[in-house]
Amino acid sequence: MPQVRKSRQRDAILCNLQNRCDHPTAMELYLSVREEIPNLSLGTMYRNLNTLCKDGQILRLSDGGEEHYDAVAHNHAHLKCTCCGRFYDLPDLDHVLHTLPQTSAYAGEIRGCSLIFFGVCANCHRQAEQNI
Amino acid sequence: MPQVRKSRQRDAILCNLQNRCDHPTAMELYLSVREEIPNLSLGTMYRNLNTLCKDGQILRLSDGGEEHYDAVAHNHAHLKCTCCGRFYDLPDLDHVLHTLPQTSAYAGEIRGCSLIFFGVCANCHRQAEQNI
DNA sequence: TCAATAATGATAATCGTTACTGTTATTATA
DNA sequence: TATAATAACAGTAACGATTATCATTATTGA
Repeated sequence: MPQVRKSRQRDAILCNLQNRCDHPTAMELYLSVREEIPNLSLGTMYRNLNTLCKDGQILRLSDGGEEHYDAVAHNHAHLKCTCCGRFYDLPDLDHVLHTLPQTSAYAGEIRGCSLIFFGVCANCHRQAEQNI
Repeated sequence: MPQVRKSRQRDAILCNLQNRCDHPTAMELYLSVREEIPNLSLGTMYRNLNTLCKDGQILRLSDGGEEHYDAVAHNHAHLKCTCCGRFYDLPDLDHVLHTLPQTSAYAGEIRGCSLIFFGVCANCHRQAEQNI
């Protein structure tokens, strides 16, 4: 495994993501960080987003189109607008469960939800053990 | 809104997806349905997957790479293997909450989860009302 | 039967993401 | 502090899943 070095670009990307409340796409974040580092490369953005995800410092939100990124480390729920595609934080699940009826009222309807756990399945676990 | 007509291709796609237990990608489903309709076009696959999703007959699972599709209409949880990328059904959420510790034991760890509600946000709801 | 048009097959285009390459910056060591 | 090793970079080409286009075929209502 290669050493991980300090990088001004990665610091700027993480810092920018932490200082905003939305969940931007790679391009949105790229345009924003370029105000600080004008010659930042898009490849650098993607490379560091992957590094930060693997490192657990940021979260990747998949919605079928572009990926969205979230600097909050702990797991929490989101509302994805099926109309504009934006992600909204629903930070407290207890709160969500209590307010969903009202949310549903103003939003017309909750059309569905997706709950996905990430882990290692039995197949891969077995294979990994055999390859030790 | 255009009329929706009967189509042998769409019927075959939905039927194939309903008769399997995994959550295939568009390409996996395409290769399978082509055994029945050899000259099926990939564009037809994608067009009908979108139609079926909008119609609520199938579910689209996003995981950052390719999309996966699920013929089960009601919302339920999944385990996505972070190693091989496969999706596994966790059909009963009560069951999940009780067995997650054991699941965690055999799988090494649950690395995280993603809970996303889909609906219409306040912004879009307001705009839609104004454009009536 | 026939006109209107939705759906198709084939293929080109799109676009978010990844890979490649030569250069620059960081880090450990002398 | 100089220097060697190499991680990270900028710039750009390549990739691949998905969407759009278009001429043709199939469905449907009259």
